[in-house]
Amino acid sequence: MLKEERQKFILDQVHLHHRVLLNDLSESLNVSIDTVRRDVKELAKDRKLKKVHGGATSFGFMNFRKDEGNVYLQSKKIAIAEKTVSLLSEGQVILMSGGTTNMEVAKMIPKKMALTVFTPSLHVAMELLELPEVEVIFLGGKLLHDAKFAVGGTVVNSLSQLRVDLCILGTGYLDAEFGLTEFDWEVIQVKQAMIRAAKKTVILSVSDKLHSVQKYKTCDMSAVDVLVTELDPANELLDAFRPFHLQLI
Amino acid sequence: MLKEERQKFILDQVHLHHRVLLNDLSESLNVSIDTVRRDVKELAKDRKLKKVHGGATSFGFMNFRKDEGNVYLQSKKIAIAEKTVSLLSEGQVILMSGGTTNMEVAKMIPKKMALTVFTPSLHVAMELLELPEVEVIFLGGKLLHDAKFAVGGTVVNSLSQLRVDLCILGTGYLDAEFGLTEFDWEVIQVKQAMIRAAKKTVILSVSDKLHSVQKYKTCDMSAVDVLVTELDPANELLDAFRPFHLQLI
DNA sequence: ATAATTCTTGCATGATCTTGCAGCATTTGC
DNA sequence: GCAAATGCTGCAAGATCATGCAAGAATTAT
Repeated sequence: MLKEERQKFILDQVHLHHRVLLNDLSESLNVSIDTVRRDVKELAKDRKLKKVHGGATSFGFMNFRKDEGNVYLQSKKIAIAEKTVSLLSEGQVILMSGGTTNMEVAKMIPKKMALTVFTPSLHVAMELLELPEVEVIFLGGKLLHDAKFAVGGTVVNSLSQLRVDLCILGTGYLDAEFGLTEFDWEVIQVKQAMIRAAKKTVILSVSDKLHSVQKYKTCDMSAVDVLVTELDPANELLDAFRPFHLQLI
Repeated sequence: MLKEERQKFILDQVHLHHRVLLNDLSESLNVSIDTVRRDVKELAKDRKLKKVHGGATSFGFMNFRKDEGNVYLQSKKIAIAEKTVSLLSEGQVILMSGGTTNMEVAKMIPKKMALTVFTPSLHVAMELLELPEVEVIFLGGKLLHDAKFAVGGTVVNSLSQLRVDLCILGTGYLDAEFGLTEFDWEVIQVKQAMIRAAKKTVILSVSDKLHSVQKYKTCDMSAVDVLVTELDPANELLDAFRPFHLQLI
């Protein structure tokens, strides 16, 4: 692996997670910690990231607000949100999961568009309430502290009584072979119920999360109808997903 | 965990709660109190927060939240919230309605107190999720755009399956003769269901709202067990409520 | 093609940073 | 004023960092 690739990987990680540990980098790159240290030092000299004891952070890490995200990722998410909104049409009844990408979608829905949206995400609900023509129905249940997301039997139960047009799932980990995966067992129960409740399933994913796998599986790729990324649909990174009967935008 | 992450966490807490205790930080971060002390000292040197004996505060703690309207009213609400929190005890299951006063209550609940709280208010749920020991269950339903409050049959139905220790109702209009009133029909359905679901009903009201009446009636004063105002319980403004079997604090 | 040079990488060493603890000073609440 | 809580300092163990060095890879000069 070239030095350049390594440094790009390091930068990507920093942009994605806002902070990295030298040890983790050393392990995932299969190089000594010294090499990583030197790379980070170099990147820090070029002001590409900020070096701290034991790792590195993105600039503005301290002022970083959860709801703002960083510019690098943010632009990708906005691109995804724009494409996603184009899938919506007046009067539809849809389901939206949580995650920052879905929040962007909510922000980007036209002010005059009438929709009915069910969601188990506090943040998404909050955004949707800014739109006067959108009827927002919260799928109540036990809330997860970190994700601000309702899970549990109540949510799944409510979902089992629905049959909606569209289900928009954000922030999952995606892999052509293993399908859609998550790291939280309770969340996948809800997402599975969401998929069951909808005629059509749309997955939003920034390209960083393609080809990454987590512990628990939400569904196969075959259950997905549309995959939205920030990439051009012709991009080679998406080749692995072409064998499935899904729309790439 | 990186030092930067710790310091960011501390700053976030300070911004959120306007004051933190070193002990709480030490516990939630799983580091010694000395480390927290050093971090706070460092942040204080950078003028990111203000260090005080036993903890830290945000700058301008005294005049905080001028942007959220009336400081005068705010201080009353904080006084009410303090009294209300004293009614709570470990392990209780409670209901909380919406409103800014209830948000203050949520902010003032001790970090270590374990509670289970049901609420139909997005804002209150949001605040409660900052408390690690509080289990938050959102009562899902159609959300009102302005109040960010869930109403409708789903909410009432969920409530009919509950029997909790305490119900805390904020922002109502109160009159000794006409009882508790509201201006929104859907909201009173929910509040009535909340009262029915609880063994004990607590009403929070700033004194400005005493002796004012709105269109729809939630309940009689006789249904109220505790009335919390910012006033001294002996204040003559409360005389009208003394004939009822309720606790004034 | 071969040799010299430069670059890169991993390892060893000692320096520096971080963190928790113990002992004593200071502040706070009663 | 007293007891308890909080704060400060120095110290020690462990982690992290900087530096020099050597072996191998890539590049350049001859």
